[in-house]
Amino acid sequence: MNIGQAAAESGLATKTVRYYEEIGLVIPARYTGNDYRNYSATNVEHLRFLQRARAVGFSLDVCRELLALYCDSERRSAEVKVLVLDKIQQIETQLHTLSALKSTLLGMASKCAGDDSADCPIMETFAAPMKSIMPFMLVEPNHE
Amino acid sequence: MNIGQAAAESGLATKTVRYYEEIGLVIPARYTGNDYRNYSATNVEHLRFLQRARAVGFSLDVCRELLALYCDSERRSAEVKVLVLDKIQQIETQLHTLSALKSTLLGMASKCAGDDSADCPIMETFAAPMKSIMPFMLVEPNHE
DNA sequence: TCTTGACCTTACAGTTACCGAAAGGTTTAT
DNA sequence: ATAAACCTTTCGGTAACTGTAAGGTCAAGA
Repeated sequence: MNIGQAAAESGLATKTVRYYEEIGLVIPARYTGNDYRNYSATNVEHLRFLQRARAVGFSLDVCRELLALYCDSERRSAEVKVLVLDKIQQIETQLHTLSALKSTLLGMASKCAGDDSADCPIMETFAAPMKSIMPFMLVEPNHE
Repeated sequence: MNIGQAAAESGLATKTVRYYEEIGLVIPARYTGNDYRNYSATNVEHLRFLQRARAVGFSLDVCRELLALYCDSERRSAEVKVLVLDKIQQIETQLHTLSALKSTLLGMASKCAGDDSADCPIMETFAAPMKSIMPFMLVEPNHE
């Protein structure tokens, strides 16, 4: 099967499928005669697996682990579960961070008239001296 | 003022301050005699402004707009407020996405024994055929 | 047979917001 | 004089791709 169809069947972009080969996740055979990639049913199954795992937010590094577990008939389901529980933890952290940011921003917006005047409490907040401790200083920025 | 002190006073890393010059956000004078950057009080004020704006999650592109508004005595506070409200919108979208992912992952984890057996409903979920519509297919991945 | 269009190929640059390391110049203090 | 603590530029790396360029291949229709 050509890359285009493999991509379509797995729900990935063609470029993404090539990228996954480049980083050693799913490596297809090649047709003899031309340079085209030839994806087997198993290859496509693995691509689909990766699409699902990415869709729930796992990094490619973790996806690599998950795929290895998927292929390992000797796996312990405990190993899989740990990865999922870790991810849930991460998401909870992000949820807290984002909630805090949202509160901060809502507080700012509520104080700003939002009219034609230049007066703006939001700008003042951003310019305020260090010594006044502001809520958002206690929160990590959303490095994602 | 040298870059190190400017960084310390604004709460940014030295590398970050150089980067902000590179992308045209805060451009210091130079000392005559050596190549050292010479940050004015206004420069440092702008750096601090950027640190605050980044800390609440604005992208550098938006920070650039915010800084321009900050420097513009003719600004309308409405323009500032729009940027803040937009950001709140984005955060809400992210919160919804992450909540949905969390639910999905919790659902998976609850079905997995997490023991020494290879049986794992999580793996089955990732491998399932397209036709079975799964909740996480309706949710955008967390591209952040 | 020729050609057109839809495929496929590689390779390189760009994205975001920086950080780390290398290799070297300057200043300050001892 | 020399060592520590600054400063400089430049390059490469990060995550997970996307876009573009320049070109090879294949199937179908005129």
